Amino acid sequence: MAHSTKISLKPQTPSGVDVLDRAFSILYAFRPEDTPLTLAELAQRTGLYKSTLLRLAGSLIHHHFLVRLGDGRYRLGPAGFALGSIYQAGMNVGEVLLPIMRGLSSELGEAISFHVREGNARICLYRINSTYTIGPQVRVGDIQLLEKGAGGRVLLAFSGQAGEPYDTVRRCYYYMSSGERDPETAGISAPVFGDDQKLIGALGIVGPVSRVDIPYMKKVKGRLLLAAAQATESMGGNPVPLREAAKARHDSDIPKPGRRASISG
Amino acid sequence: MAHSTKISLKPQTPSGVDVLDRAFSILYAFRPEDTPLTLAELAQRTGLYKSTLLRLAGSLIHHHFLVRLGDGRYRLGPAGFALGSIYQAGMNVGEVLLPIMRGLSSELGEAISFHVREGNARICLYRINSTYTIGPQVRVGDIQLLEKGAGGRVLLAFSGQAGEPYDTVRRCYYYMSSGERDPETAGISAPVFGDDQKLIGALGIVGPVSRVDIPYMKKVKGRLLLAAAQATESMGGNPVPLREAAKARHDSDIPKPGRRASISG
DNA sequence: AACTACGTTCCGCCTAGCAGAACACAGCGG
DNA sequence: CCGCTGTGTTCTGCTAGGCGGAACGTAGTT
Repeated sequence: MAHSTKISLKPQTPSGVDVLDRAFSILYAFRPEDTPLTLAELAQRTGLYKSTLLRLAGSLIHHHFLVRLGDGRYRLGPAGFALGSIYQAGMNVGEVLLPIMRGLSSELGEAISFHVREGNARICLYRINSTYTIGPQVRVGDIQLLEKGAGGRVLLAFSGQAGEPYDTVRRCYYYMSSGERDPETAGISAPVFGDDQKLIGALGIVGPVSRVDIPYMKKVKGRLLLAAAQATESMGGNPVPLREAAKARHDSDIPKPGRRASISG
Repeated sequence: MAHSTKISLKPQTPSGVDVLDRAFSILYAFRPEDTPLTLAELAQRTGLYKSTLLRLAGSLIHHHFLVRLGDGRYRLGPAGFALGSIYQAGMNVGEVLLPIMRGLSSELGEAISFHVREGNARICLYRINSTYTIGPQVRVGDIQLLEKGAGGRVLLAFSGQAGEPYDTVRRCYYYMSSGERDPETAGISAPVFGDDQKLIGALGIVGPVSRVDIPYMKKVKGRLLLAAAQATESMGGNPVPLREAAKARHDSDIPKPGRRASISG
């Protein structure tokens, strides 16, 4: 499975507490596409001795981070899900964002995503699937690089990253990318601000390069920016710059020479 | 804040691995309504020494289970969210369930929930908010008792729990409750089956007792059962019993004497 | 300036967790 | 029928890793 630039949260470096490194390596051994894992598979992936594995897994089960199935295999338990829900709810954005995202989705049909910055990565906090495709290219909870993809660029730009293309993104309030994060995928993204014009996240339209091409993105740019403005207003930010950017008509929207277009402005 | 019968995943008993017990107690210290916590608050809630807390928190941060804010406070990190998304996706129900739930939601306006059994508890895997109320009474990721509430009763009944009211639930394929889990909340729930007629979860309509009263639930019972049948069919189960239950008209639907009505059949 | 509360660092003691051996069991093929 | 190989599990002695307390720095309060 060619997993493009998907990155993992799993740290390679020791954290200072061995047991936790080991315990979390067990949890990180599970990947989205996985069926439940046997003890032996876990031992392979984590490199842990079966005895230690058994002891740690016992504790993880006790804490509901892991579940032991009848046949002895392990799968992830609900504890992580519960924590994740608290994390998600703590962002306090779903209430205002989801209706806006649903509006975009039903209007355009393409997948709508919302990413937030988290350290040096970005994470997909909400996603509404395309009405066309079956399997989404990005799932809620997926971690991706900041430097790749429209959402990442927008987050970097409004986190104050210097230089190009970020200066342009800051002027135009959106970024289009095609094949940047994944060769098959393109998208356009715009920032959402909160109180004090603090960056909250990036609202995006993503889809296959076949449908979501440059003309299409140019066409929906205004609609996306209005949605971002609406979200920004609801979150206590100033929507005016986004509204004005939505109205702007730049003819400098010319893809730079090169096989991969990634432009803004 | 009167938190009704909401239960926590936090185990009181030692798991065999001290460090994990302590580390998870830090994570469990965060509650949905919490703002970020200071070290001192964490020390209070967990009972850990600040030195150990600092060391464990360092490791948790390293693993992205915790995030340290600029002012020194801590909040939950994205790692739990990522794990939770894998957990949720691993259930393989969202794809078929969400459209059905959205259909119910737009038709009825009340909140729609889907719960799965997890050990001796149930967890809300998906939820669509009511179009009326602002704050949902149940959030995604919430853990609740199995023995309370319509969803819990349904899960118990189709997990083979003996006696009443479970025998009746098995006959009628739904359960209505009012004020059982929470005095202000009522709901009606129906099972969703998969391959080999294995119970997958419980689909429910929930709302305030003021709107979701017995007559209302009786009225929407058929619609709910048809939705459950549709979901069951998509998941490889046999929808016929649910369809027949949807058609059934029982006049024995009489609330038992007592201030709290919780009936089925 | 004294006081309080907080975050952080340091260090010696000792226990909790580790690695490995040994064991039990099941499935398979010769 | 009997080894063989793969599981999962139990037990134990050794020691490194984590514990908790003291001590320190700092910021805000009265």
